[in-house]
Formats: sequence, structure tokens, C-alpha cells
Amino acid sequence: MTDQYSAATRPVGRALVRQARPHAPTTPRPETPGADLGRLTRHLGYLARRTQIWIFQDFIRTLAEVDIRTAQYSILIVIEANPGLSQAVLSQTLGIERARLVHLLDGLEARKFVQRRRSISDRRSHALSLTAQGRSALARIKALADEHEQRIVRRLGRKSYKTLLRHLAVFAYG
Amino acid sequence: MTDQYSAATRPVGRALVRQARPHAPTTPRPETPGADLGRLTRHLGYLARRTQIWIFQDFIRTLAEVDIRTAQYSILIVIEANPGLSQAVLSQTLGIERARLVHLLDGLEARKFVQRRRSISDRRSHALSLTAQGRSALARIKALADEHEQRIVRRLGRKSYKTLLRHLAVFAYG
DNA sequence: TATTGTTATACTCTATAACTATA
DNA sequence: TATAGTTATAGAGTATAACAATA
Repeated sequence: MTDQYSAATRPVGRALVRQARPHAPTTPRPETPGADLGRLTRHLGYLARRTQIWIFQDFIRTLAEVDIRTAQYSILIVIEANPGLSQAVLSQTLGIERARLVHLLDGLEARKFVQRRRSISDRRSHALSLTAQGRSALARIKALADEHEQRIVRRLGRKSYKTLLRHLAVFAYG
Repeated sequence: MTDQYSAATRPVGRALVRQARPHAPTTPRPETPGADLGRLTRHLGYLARRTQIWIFQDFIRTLAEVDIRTAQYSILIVIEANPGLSQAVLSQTLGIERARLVHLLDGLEARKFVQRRRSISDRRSHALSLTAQGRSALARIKALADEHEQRIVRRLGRKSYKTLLRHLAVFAYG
């Protein structure tokens, strides 16, 4: 499912609001809420959701120029770190449904960022790898992702940022 | 949009896996990933996303018996804290699109948890409030939500939990 | 029999536009 | 003109089932 406590996305830069891009942020802003949130502010899930939305909005805006969104980014990074891995393992690693992964990889393959080759050891599975073009694109993509991350660091302060990175790790691995 | 770095939901209790409930968790598990996540573990957005998914799964499972999901819960709580507020303000407060809010309120009204009355001051808007039945249901709902929250506290440890609550607040308000 | 990748379907949520009734 | 609530539609993401090829 991935339901929501609150939901929605947000415009930060005004230049991008009301843009042609489908699903670009335009919605009600989380900040300075018009009414009392009650006990929601005592739910970690609510805060995690608002945080995730805020960060993803910034990520998407920052990487709009290379037309890469979060799921695509995570796929490129994991393939880079594990060349030759199968779709099944990639699906398991990122928690993306294998059915959905098919379409995401179709898109990245059409853009010549990713290659699917038949595995020699198990001919049912595909060995995934980045193309030269994919590696080259990824350099720029990572630079933009770093820019994005630095914006978050500035927003939180380095100390708070580090603290969060450390304490949230339990949910992502280990 | 609300795109994703990684995505997906997860079964925690095995009893509920492969259940009839639509969109119940069944997907690949984040924990013990099969491959290297690379720099993803250094992105706060990735960690926030995995955290949100983990927590929402637990919330949905815990409140399945009262058939309340995260968005519905947040609406009930904010109406309770701000009786008489309008849909516009509720939308702004929670960051839920007003178009979507209409359907969510339709459902809660059909269950007699929520009431829409014409505002006297501005006849365009609705004054929202809980019904007696809604208040009574909310007592049970809150108890289950507290149970859920305590499970997160146990998972993280109270100190880590408190730290996260404090540091994530910046994204949700202020 | 079980797994890999694929296709298909249904449901949820997000983004937008257009409409009505009020202001 | 503008705003509140509503309706409708399209795009993204999630959950499932079923199928072909392979193990």
C-alpha cells in the first residue's frame, strides 16, 4: 500500500510551481499548518512521512534536469555497486516489486544507461550492468544528488543531520 | 508525486502475509538486503523512506481491526483537535489535496465518524466535527495507535526514539 | 515443483482542470 | 474575481495472479 498519515508534496522554489511536468509539486504546504496537529507530532511515522515528502520534493526538483527520479536513482546506484546482479536480487535489495522493476529497467535500458544480459550460470535470470553511457550519466547524477544532500545538511545543521542518519539506519538495514 | 528511492512495503508478522486484504504487505523485505546499497545509506531521504514504510506497515496492521489507515487517522485527530475547521484548512494542515480529502471525508461520514455542517459565517465552507460515535470510535483507535507507537519505541530504544522525534520535527512544523 | 522475468489487472495516492455555489 | 467544495481524469506506485522459460 504505502498509505499516508498526511501526505502530499510541496513546492519550494516558486519557479517550478504550476509547471507542465506531471505530478510536480503544487499541493498544500506542510509548513506553518493552519490548525493544531494534535498528537500527530508525537507519532514518529507522521514525522518520517513529512520528512520523506520534503526531501523527495527537493530531490526530484534537483534532478529534474537529468530526468531521474528517486526509484531510478536507487536502481542505478545499486547496479553500480553490484554489477552483474539479477533483477530478483535488485528487487529484494531495494524492496521494489519485481513486476514494477521490469518497467523501470525498460526505461533505463531504452536510455542506454543499463544493460540486461542473460546470466551464464542461470539462464532464467538477467545480469544487470551499467553501460559506458550509464556510468558517464551517473557521474553528473551523483553530483546533483550531492547538491541535494548538502541542501538537507544546511537545513538541519550538520550535527542534527548526522544524528538522523545514524538513528534511522535501523529501519533500512540491520 | 511522492516517488520513491526504494519503495515497498513489508510483512513483519507472518500471520498476515498473503492475506486477502488488498495491498497488504507481501513485498521484498528491506532488512538484510541481498546486495550492497552503496551511497544510498548516506542519503537521508532513502533512510526516511524506508523508515516511513516500516512504520506505516506496522500502523496499518495494528489498526486493521478498526479499518482505519494513516490518512483517515490523521484526519480524525486533526478534526478532534480543531472542531469546526473547514476542509480547506484541514487540507492545508495535513497536506492532503482538497480533491482527495472529499473522498476521504465521504468515507468517514458514511461511517458516522464525522459530520459536515454548513458554516454560518461562510456558507461556501463546511464546519467539520466528530460525531458522538466518532469520538467513541476514536478512543479505541487511539489506544491501538499508542500500541503501535510503543512497538516503535521498543524497536528503537526510548532514547533513540526521542532523539528522532526531536530532530525530525523541523520538516513537519517549524 | 520452484524460481526468473514478464504481462496484466485492480487499487491507492498525487496532480490538475473544470464546475457550482457562494463571497 | 476569487474561494470552498466537488467531480473527473491522468499519472505514479503497490499488490497480485498467471504465464513461459528454465532450474
